[in-house]
Amino acid sequence: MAADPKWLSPDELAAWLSLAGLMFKLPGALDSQLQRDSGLTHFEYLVLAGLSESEGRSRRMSDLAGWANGSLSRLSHVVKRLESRGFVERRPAEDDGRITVATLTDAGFAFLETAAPGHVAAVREYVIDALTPEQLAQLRVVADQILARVDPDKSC
Amino acid sequence: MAADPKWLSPDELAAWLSLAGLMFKLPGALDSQLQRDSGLTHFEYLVLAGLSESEGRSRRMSDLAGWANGSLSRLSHVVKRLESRGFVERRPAEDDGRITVATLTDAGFAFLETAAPGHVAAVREYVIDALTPEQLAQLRVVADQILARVDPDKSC
DNA sequence: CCGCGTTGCTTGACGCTTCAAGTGATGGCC
DNA sequence: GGCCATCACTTGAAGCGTCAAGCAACGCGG
Repeated sequence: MAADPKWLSPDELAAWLSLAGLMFKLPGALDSQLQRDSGLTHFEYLVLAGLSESEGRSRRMSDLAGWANGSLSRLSHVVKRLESRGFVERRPAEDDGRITVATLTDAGFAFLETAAPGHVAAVREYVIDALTPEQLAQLRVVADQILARVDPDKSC
Repeated sequence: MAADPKWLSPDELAAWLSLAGLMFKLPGALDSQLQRDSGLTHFEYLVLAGLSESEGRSRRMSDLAGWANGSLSRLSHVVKRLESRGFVERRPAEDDGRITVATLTDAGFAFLETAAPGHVAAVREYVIDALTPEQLAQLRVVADQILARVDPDKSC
């Protein structure tokens, strides 16, 4: 499109800076809320939420890691912490000993139910309520297009 | 607007999940590129870039922290690292001893010039080229609106 | 069946960010 | 002029994420 691929036009730069600001601040804001109200990381929340929506409240590690947009290593650490808090259990799959299946415990589910409303309210306040439904739809399209570039495999 | 403030509609949820995925993956992708090609954090890059665009390649700490969307503490640590690498210098302001002014050295400027093309190319590839100019404009508006909610003070 | 490469996950070390406490410099108040 | 609250920044400790190895379990070729 535009001239020199080496630099950004003023419009491009401004848009990028806005997005960069968003990427810096929004995660922090959401993490703060979850941390203060529930002692959970955003990623930990996603893991619990992912399990709660799965069949048998269980899911294999790789699958869960992909769903939550995190590395397997990260998930392993996080699940270990959640396990020590009694929110999750791990055990090898019956048909393949290499696979580990994580399961949400009753305590974990109960805990998630106490954490969810506050988190949802924060998402609503920061994101949903800031935009018109039309903008929200635009945002989704835009985010998906960028995601497809960043992580081609995960385009589903 | 819609019904129960306690939960999200399917459309809202989908949009949110797309945005969440973006927030998780894009920073990591950009950090990776900068780290591998230049040994810089995205935040470190922003700090150097912010200084390079300032008058006299200098800026006071608080100002720089706000510009780069980071905490003062974070900036202090980062500037210390950059200083030990010889890219930045610090000294107290003449008229107010509390204020610290950071200055980009020639070495820092030269280093930034080697790092910039790769980073800009990554931003272009992941974000700019993924969108139409119209979408880019929408993204800017949307990001600014959300930012205004997350960080009311910073709305300039 | 027996290696041997592959898959799936775990672990440890290191680095960066955050949080809370600490250090000076400044300006207002008496 | 001296005291105290405040401002601007720095520091240290604790926690989380990433990277690079490591460790079993599986399954294919012979």
